[in-house]
Parts: sequence; structure tokens; C-alpha cells
Amino acid sequence: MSQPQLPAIQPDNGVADHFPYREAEAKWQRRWVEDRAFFTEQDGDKPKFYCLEMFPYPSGKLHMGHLRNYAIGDVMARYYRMKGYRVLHPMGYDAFGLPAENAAIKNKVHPADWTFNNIREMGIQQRTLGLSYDWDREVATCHPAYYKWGQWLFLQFWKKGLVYRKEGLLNWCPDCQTVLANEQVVNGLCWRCDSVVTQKFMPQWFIKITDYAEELLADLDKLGEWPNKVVVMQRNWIGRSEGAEIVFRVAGGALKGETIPVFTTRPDTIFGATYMVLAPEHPLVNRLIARSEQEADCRAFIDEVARMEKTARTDDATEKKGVFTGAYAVNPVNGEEVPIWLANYVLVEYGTGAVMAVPTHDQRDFEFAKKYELPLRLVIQPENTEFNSADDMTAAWEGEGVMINSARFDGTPNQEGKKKVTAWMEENGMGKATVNYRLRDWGISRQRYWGMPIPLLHCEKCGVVAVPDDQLPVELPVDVQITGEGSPLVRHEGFKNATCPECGGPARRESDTIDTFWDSSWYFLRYIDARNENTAFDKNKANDWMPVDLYIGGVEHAVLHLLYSRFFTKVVRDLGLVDVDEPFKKLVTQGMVTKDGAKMSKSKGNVVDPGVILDKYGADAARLFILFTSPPERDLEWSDEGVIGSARFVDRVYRLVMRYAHGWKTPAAEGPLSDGARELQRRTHQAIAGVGSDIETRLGLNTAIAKIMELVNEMYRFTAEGDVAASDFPVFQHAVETLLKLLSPMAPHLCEELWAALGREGYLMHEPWPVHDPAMLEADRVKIAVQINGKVRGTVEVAAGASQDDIWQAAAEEPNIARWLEGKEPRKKIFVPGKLLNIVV
RNA sequence: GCCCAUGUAGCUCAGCAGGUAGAGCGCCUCCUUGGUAAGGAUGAGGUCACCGGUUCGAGUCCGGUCGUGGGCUCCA
Repeated sequence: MSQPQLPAIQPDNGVADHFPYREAEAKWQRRWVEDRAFFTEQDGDKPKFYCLEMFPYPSGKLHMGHLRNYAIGDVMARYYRMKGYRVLHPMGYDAFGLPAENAAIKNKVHPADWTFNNIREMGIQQRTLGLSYDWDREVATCHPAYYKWGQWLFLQFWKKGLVYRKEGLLNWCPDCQTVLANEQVVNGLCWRCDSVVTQKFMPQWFIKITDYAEELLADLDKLGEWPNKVVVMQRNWIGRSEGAEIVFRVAGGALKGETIPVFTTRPDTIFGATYMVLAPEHPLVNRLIARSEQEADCRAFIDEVARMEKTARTDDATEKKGVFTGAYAVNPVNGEEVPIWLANYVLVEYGTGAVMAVPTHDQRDFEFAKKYELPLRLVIQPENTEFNSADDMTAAWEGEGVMINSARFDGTPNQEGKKKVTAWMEENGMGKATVNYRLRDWGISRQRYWGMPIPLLHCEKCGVVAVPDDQLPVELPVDVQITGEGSPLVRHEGFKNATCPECGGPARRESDTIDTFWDSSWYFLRYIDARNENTAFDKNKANDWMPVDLYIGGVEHAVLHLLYSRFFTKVVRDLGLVDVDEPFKKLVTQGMVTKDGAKMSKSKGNVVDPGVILDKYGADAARLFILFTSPPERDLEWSDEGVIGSARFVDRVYRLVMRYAHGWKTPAAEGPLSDGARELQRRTHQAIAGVGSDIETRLGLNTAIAKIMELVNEMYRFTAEGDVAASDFPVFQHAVETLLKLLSPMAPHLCEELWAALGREGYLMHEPWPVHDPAMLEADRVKIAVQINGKVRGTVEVAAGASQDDIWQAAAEEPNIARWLEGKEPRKKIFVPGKLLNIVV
């Protein structure tokens, strides 16, 4: 036994117990910057991987959700780099928006100062996490160099006819003389002055996203790597329904003959329409009720509805209320005059803002009709009928049946009737088949300061005129007072007054800024060519990098941001600027980070500050904990003990490697491998195979880490004696170096530090990802479970390729098993090679 | 009401193709230690929510029940 050995260094002999994360993290982060280590490669021979995390709003500090989001993305970026991809992994800031103005009012700081300070602070925290971003591509949407191109793109939309102006309904605070966002309306009151908020029509800019509704819906089928629930949410949001638009006319009075189109999905029930309902905000209402007996009642009702909060208005529990207008409309199919009502359950934004009410076959209409004693007429008779007339009904019948009381259509099954009625109405000019969407056009106007100015001018002679390209960007003026009352841009003389580029006359600059969702709808394209001063992004580069291969973010953006980005991509494609249909190939919606079972929030007082955790345990431990504790898409329950556990694991790896680092270049000795080394070798290859497939196929970062932990445990078992035989050394060496490679995407500082400690040249992260040898996965001898009638009664150890007969022989000799076989005749044997033998007796 | 998740060790989660129930944390015991919310080695702990079915064999597949969480919901 005079084999040479690699002696271990004992902890008390110069090896620190703990990974000195403060020094090590600072050192590696500095080197990465100096060496521009995450500079995006443009080598065309390598496959590309565009890894993107949703950029944050710069609120000032990172929260746990950010940490989780970035940790997941960083592992993927680092993994794919080692796998030989050129990876684009950028970061930026969604930097326009209301909080900056609120801070300005509260703390008397300029929104720009507040925002850029926050960006600086968050950037420092992100660097402290060791995230591998290409910072050369950083964008901030509030920077003129970014929004210049946002404005340019807006003008392309404008030229394409996708931008229009119409009256839109807004929350309005009469005291502050300002428009309020939904979240600024608290219990129907203004968040600042507690005045009652009203609904007000104001001219607004809209973008015709509905032009793309059909494609946005159809292409959901292309999103095979999106979570199903997000696809479902988008499908519901778009809300396509087929039906008919039917034209009613006002029966008498001053407006006689005026058309009121309604949308219905049930044209088969048109003969059962016994009244009509308009939304209180319907454009015809004012003229309809003017000088009528009911005018006062109607006005009171309209006011009441206008004062209701939008959310309360659309709540199921809200009582259906209405008022008769005094006017009548003519049902085109039978010439009947039906009363016109106003009701709170009809929404001006959906369909035509008017409905034909069929109380027998629509539950809402039924309840309303009963309450106000309006007539009912049964027109769909169900097959096994429970009622023969509307008098028998206790609820609307919304199911199938045969048409009755419907003139020429009597006896027609109602599904067939839908088509027939629609066709007949089309022939007679009463209506037409239409498709209606729940999706509405995108209202982008914000009467706010801290946003991208909409690059349009109002000229008295020429109307609305686009700002010429060479005058972009339209910069936000800096010298403003933010008071919260109205938009400072309206008051700013220098900003407001402009010259019309067409006639040279005076023009007024548009003072609305744009919805911040506009800014975030194309940032993934700007990253691709972030410093281009000549265009928004180069087409070839965009075609090279798009689509984003992996997009990670919170599920709260399932509809709006992701839908707008999809829409934007399609428009940009139609403008000829890029050739992809969809922006995000694979989407991962990460779960929340919770504490004590609830989402972290200031009001609950259960917030854990990532900054404190980073300082106390280091970036690698924080990353490992947050990755290990839960799979990405599930919620993650924060646990202080868990972080300590991760910190211990970091130390455990550190100690293991440091004990042997001193002799890393010792030459190996010839000789057979010990059993322990063979086992270690097998486990090493199993870990390579397992970690790679976990990361790649199902983003199982938690299970990947568990497998790495198991490998570390095995290495501790292997080195329990202390010294390693030189003949086993190559296996051990391979195991340790593999461990560092597998762990480096999750714990990059630790692994780089140890790689260097082993005397290795260059960055570990530039090493290729290890490859496993399938032949190494199998053990020489295997344990086979022996079952009697499906229950495990013992195990036998046999050579790896042992046959059924060999195992049967061995099993019969095993006393435990023999006991169960005694006096019984084996009827059947089920053999699973390498795993088990089941004997049925 | 509808849709989608989810229920496995005290806790947080694995268990991919039905085939001996796993990881980390926590806990027990022992060892080590003038670096101590320390380290090492052992171990305990699970009728896999419940009921039924398919199967030689079911956390795993099927049906039902119960629990928990989330989303949508006057959309004509």
C-alpha cells in the first residue's frame, strides 16, 4: 500500500471555513467589467440565444421578485453561453410613469433626477448580484435617445393609419382638474383630494389594435412554448364573438328614423326582443331624452352611473338598474315598437353600446324585465319543455331549442336559425353578420408630464400634422413645476407653441404623453441595436436576433404588456422593419415570492430586502436559495433558514475544493480505480446528464441544484478518509471540475474563485459545458428488487447485465424471499431488466 | 358560476416513460473544534388528501369526493 496519495489539507491548516464572498464577489464583478466579459458575441457561426427578463420600473430598490426574475434569466444566459451559443442578455429600465411625478410632488425632486438616481441604485444592486448583462446595451425609456425612436415608430403607425382620435371616457377629478388613472381612484374618490371622481368624455388618441385582433387571436396557436394559462387569458381578453349587427330605428319624435344598431350573438331570438337598452353614455341619449317627460329622471340616473367606479359598475353583484327614456324603437323584423331604456348593465365600450333585450333568453334581461315589469315573449322552445310560455319561466332559457313565435322561422332549430335569420336580415337591409371583439382599441393618451410626448401638432389650417423626422425627438421640457393639477405641458409656452411644418403658420404642440406600455412594447427590439443613431434598429440585426428565445417575467403582464408587444411586432413587421410574426418564443411566468403565505408587501410588513440578504449571505447563496426552493413558475415561500442552508452549501463546496487545490497539478499514478472512485465517476456522469436536461427541457433549476448537492454529498463520502489515492485522482479531478462547471451558472463567483484556486487559466464560464458518457451511467453491479405479488420482499445484488434466470436463482437463495415462496408455485414472473423481478404466486 | 393550478417527511419542494418513496432545511445520536448562528459522520421521520377503477404491480393512469391557491366573469 505504498501508493502515492494526494493529501488533504485540514481546515486548521490554512484553509478558511467560509467562502469569503465579500472579497471574491467584488473581485470577480470588477474583472467581468474590465474584461467586458458579457459583451454580446456576433460570431455568425454560433447559434443565437436571446435571453430576456422583463425590464423593471426603476422604483429605487430591487425587491425579491426582481431577484428571482434575474437569477433565473442569468442561469439560462450563462448556461447557453457554455453550451456554445452567442447569447444576447440585456437589461434596461421602463422609466416613464406616474410614480416619478408622485415623488416629485411629495419630495420636490424633478422626475428625471428621481428616476435616474433610482436607475443608478438599481444598477448597482444588479451588478452586486453578478448578473451577466451586456451593459453596453442598457436602455432607459425616459432617455431622449430611446424615445426619439419611440416617437419615430409612432409616426410610422400614424402614417399607416393606425392612430386616430376620438372621445374616450376617463376618470376625472373636478377639483384637481385632472385625469386619473384607475388606481388613483380610491372608493370612487380622488386619491389626493377625496373629491368624487366622475366619468368624463375627452378627446383621446387611440391605436387600432382591433385591426390585428384576428391575427393576435389566430397566432396564439403558434405560442406552443407559452404557459397555457397566459394563452387562455389572452384569448379571453380578445374575446371574439360571432353574431349580427341589427339596425333598430327610433319610432317617433324628433329623432324618428334615426338608427340604433345593436350587436347580438343571438339573432335567432330577435322576435323575442321586447325592449331595448342603451348604455347611459350612448351618444344618442342626450338628444333622445331632450325635452321629454322622463328627461329629469334620466339625467339623474346618468349622473348616478357616471359617479360609479368602473370596477363597481362591472361587478356581478351590482344591482341592475334602469330608467325608461320615453322613446320607442322599431324592431326591424316585425315592425314592433319596443320601449328604449337606459341601464347600468349595458357598457358603452362593448359592441355598439346598445342591446336588444330578450328577457326570455338572456338572464340579465330576464331579471331586468321582471324588476321593471317589461313584457316577455318565448321564442326558443327547448326540447323537453318545462314551460309553454314566458309566464311559466323562472329564469331565462339560454340553451338550445326550436324557434317559435318567429314568423317564417317557426320550427327552425335555433342554431340553424342564427344563420338563417342573419342571411334574411342581410337580404332585407335590416342587419348583417359581424364579428365583435371584447378587445378595444388601445387608448394611449395620458394627460401627464413624465412620459413620451406624442409627436403631433395641431395647426389651425392644416389640422393634425406629424412632427417631421428631422425634428425628433420632441423633448420633454425640463423646466416645469409638477403640482399634480393638470399637465405642465399644457402650461409650458416654450413647449406648447410650434410652427406647422406644412404651412409655416403657428401650431399647438400635442400635450398628451403616451401610455408607458408603448415604451415597453418594443424595447426588446432596441436592445438588439441599442446605440443606433440612424434608426430604431437595424433590420438585419433584428432578423438575426429575433425572436426572443426565452422571456421571463411576472404573470401580471399576461395580457397587457405581452399583448401590446405582440401587436407591436406585427405592425413593425408590416412596416417592413423586421420579419418575425411573434416576439417571444418561450415565455416563463415566474411565481410570486411570499412570506408567511402572503405576497410580500409593505402593508403586511413581510418584506425581505434583497440588499440585506446579499450583504449577509452573499450573492451566490441568495441566488442558490431562490433558485433551489421552488421551480420558477411556482410561488416561492421565503425562509431565512433556507438562505442559511444555501450559504452552508456554498461553504461546503468551497471547503471541499480548497482542501485539495494545493495538489491539483500532481501527476496521476497508474493503477486500477477503487470502488469508491468508480461510484464517484458514475455519479459525476449522472449529474452532467441530469443537470443539463433539467435546465434545458423544463427549466428545473431547483432539481438541477438538488442533483448538484447530491454530487457534493457523494464527493464528501469519497473523501471521508481525507487523502485521495493518486490512481483515483483523475476521476476525482474530473468530478470536482465538473461540479464547478455545473454549478457556475447558479453560483458564478464561488465557481470562478475555485477554478482560479485550482490554478486553471481563464474564466470558468468560458469553458464548454461538460458532456456525459452514456456508458459511464450504469453501475457494474445492480440491486434488483424482488417482489412477490407486487410487494417488495427483498433485494438481490447481481452483475449489471444479469438475466432473469440468474436473478431468479439468486432470489430463491435469499432467505427473506424464500420464506415468501415457501409452499407456493410461481405462476408468472415479470422482469424489468436492471430494476426488478416480480413473482406472482 | 366557469377555467387553471395544486395536495408526497415537521417545513420548502423533486419524483421525467406505472416497477425498491428522494433532496435541502429542521430534528436525534456520536465525533471534532481555543475560528462557534461552526464542521464531520450516522439516524429517525411518509396508509404519497380521501374513495373507487384499470394492472402482476398505482404518488404516477382513469372516474369521483374533499381541501388550498390563482385567474376570468353584467361582453349582449
